[in-house]
Amino acid sequence: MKNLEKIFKALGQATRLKMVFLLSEQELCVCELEHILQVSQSAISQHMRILKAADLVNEERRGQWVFYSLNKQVLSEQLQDFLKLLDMGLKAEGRMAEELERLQYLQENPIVECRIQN
Amino acid sequence: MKNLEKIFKALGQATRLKMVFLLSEQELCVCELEHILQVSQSAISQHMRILKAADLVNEERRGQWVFYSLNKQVLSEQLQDFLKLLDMGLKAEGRMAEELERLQYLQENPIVECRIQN
DNA sequence: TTATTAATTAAGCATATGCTAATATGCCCT
DNA sequence: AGGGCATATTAGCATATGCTTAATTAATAA
Repeated sequence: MKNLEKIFKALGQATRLKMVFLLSEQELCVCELEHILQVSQSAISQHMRILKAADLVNEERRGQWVFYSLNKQVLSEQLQDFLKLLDMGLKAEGRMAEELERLQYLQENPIVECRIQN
Repeated sequence: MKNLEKIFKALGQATRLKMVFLLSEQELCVCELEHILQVSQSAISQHMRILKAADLVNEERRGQWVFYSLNKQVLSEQLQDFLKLLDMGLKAEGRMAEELERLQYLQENPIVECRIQN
């Protein structure tokens, strides 16, 4: 889930989401993205670091230029898996053990009226 | 895309992502979420406002309690559509007209050496 | 080697975010 | 009406984020 969070966080920002759409068309180098998105080359680098950390893009240096391409495979798989996870029940999501426990406790011992009255 | 951004932003935060997983199991009221997630009731309310704004959850008042449920349909559709959009090319994403224009300009007038040399 | 260009990293700043405590609102029951 | 919960909203604060400019690092070419 830490992984999913990273992915969603990466996608949940206007500039980066645009980058993903742009890279879905074709690979682009930093200077091109800079020109298209109208932000500093430094900003591009920083966003790319985040997208890379989420494994959403690949980086390839070609001479002095660094070209980025979209990892469409990973993106697609992760989102599909997320949807599947949602259908499989909480036990499938290991990183929520604590919360699952508390949920189960509530199921057995309804904390308050909210469950009793209905 | 504004929409997608809102959705990804909503999902890209640990507490809210947990909420989504929890609600995928069953609907829950604020006081239950408070207990499960161990944050203040105010925090729950605020997060729910964001999830609601992204249309990811539905809210139903039952007496003094408000129950939230996951809008799995919407979530699933939006993510699928996003993946489809990525395959359809930029023209499909209307909100990127400006960037598309600049991309096309670059395609015709390679800005610098990066395209000429390779 | 030095100069030039591209990209990354660091520093700094303004704004956004996530949370809590305090207050207000809404719903139910006397 | 008035008291008692559950939830929402507000205010305030500490931290995170997105950006810029400045300083480094990397690669190429003279």
